[in-house]
Amino acid sequence: MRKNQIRINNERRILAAAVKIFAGYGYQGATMRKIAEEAGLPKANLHYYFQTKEQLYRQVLDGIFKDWLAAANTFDECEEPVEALRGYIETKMDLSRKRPLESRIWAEEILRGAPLIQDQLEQTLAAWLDTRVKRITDWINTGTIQAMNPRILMYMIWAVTQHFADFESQIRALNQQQNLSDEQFAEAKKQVVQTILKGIGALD
Amino acid sequence: MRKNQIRINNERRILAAAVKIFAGYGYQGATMRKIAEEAGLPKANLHYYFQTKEQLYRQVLDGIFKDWLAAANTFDECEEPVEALRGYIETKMDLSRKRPLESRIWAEEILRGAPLIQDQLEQTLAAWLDTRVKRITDWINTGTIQAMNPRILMYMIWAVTQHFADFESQIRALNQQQNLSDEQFAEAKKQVVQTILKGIGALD
DNA sequence: ATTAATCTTGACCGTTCGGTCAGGTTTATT
DNA sequence: AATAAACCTGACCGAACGGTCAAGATTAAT
Repeated sequence: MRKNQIRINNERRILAAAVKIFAGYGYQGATMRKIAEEAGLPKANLHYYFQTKEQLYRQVLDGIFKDWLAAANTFDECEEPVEALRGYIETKMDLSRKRPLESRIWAEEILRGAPLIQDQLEQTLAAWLDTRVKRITDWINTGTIQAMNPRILMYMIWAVTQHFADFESQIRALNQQQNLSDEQFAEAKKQVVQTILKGIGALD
Repeated sequence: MRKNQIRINNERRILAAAVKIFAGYGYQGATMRKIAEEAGLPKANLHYYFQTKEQLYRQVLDGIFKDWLAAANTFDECEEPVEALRGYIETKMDLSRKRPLESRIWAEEILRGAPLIQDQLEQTLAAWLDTRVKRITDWINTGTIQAMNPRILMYMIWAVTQHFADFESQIRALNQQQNLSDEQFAEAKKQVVQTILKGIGALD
C-alpha cells in the first residue's frame, strides 16, 4: 500500500521542520505553530498528518535512533580493533558534524530521563551494546588491546564525539565566536581518535 | 545590608526546588507551579522573591557557573601535569556524581544555544580556558607531555566527565536499569583518568 | 464525467502558562 | 504600644498552548 506522493512530500517537509524546531527549542519549547511556520503549512495541516505533537516527536526520534545504530557499520566490518574503533569514532564525529540537530534532540531526550525512548534503550540499544562489548572483550582476551571495561570505553566515545554537536554553542563561544572550521574539526577528529586509541593501549 | 533570615531561608528553599524542577523538565517544561509545589510555597510567594521565572533561572545558572569554575582549583594547585590533570578530571567526575542536576541544567542551557549565558561563556569562561591552555602549552614546550591541541583536550575532559551526569538515564538503561553503584563509578573514574592521561602520553 | 477519497484551512475550544494585585498577617523598629 | 517594613496568598488576567472541526478544494478511481 504505497503512499500518495503528496503525503510523502508533506510528511518529509514537516519532519524536517520538526527536527529544526525540536533541536532549537526542546520538546516543551517547540510549538506546533513554530513547526508549521518552518514547514510553510497551516498548523491544522500538521495535525492531519501527525495526530499529536508527541507522535510527531516520536517519529523524529525513531529516525535519529536508526542513524545512531547505522553508524556502527564500520565498527562491525573491521576485524582489527584499531581500525574498527578508529572507523567508529570517525563515523560518530562525522555524524556530529553533519547532523548536529539530531544529536541535540537525542541529548535532550536523555537529559529529560528518556521518557519516550526508555524501552528502546533498555532493549534495542542494550542488545546492540552487548554484542560490541563481546567483541571488545574478545580483543582483550586475545591480548590485542589492554584490559579495561568495554562499556566505559563506549561511554567515553559517545561522550566525546557527541560533545562536538551538543555543546557546539559553548565551543563556538570559546573559539572567538566562530564555529570550528573544517580544518579545526579535522584536527579535533584526529586528536580524539589518537587520544582514545592510545589511551586504551591500542597504539604505540 | 544583611538580609533577613526569613528571606535567606525562603530564597534557599526556592532555589533548591528550582534546581530539581529545571533539571527534571528543562527551562520551558518547568513551571512556576511545579517549583512552588516542590518548595512547599504558594506560587505568588515565588514571585515575591524572584520577580520572573527567567530571573530565578538566571540565579540557578549563576550558582552552577561558580561551581564549574571552582572545580579548577586542583588543576591550578599542582605543578606536575599528571597530578594537575588527574586532580581536575577526578574533581569533575565527583561533581557529576554528587551534583548531576546542576550538570543537566548547564547542558540544557548549552544545548539551546546558551541564550542566557553566552556573555559569560565568551568572557569569563573563555578567559578561564585561556589561562589553562597556556599552562598546558608550557608543559608541551618543556617536553613534559606530548604535543597536542590543549583546547581539544579540555573539551574531551568536559565531555567525558559530564556525560556521567547528563546521560545518566541512558547509562542506567544500559546497566540493567540500575544507576552505577559506587564501585562501578569508582571504576569508571579510574578508567577515564587512565585513558585520558595515557592518551596524551602523560603515563608510561 | 461522476463519485469517492484525500487534502486543506480559518475559526474556534478548553486548559495552562507566567505574572499581578489588593488586602491581610507577621516581624522588626522605635 | 504604635508604627513601619517585610512577608504572605487566593483570586484573577491576558496570552499562548495543543488540539478539533466543518466545510471547501483538489486529486484519484471508475
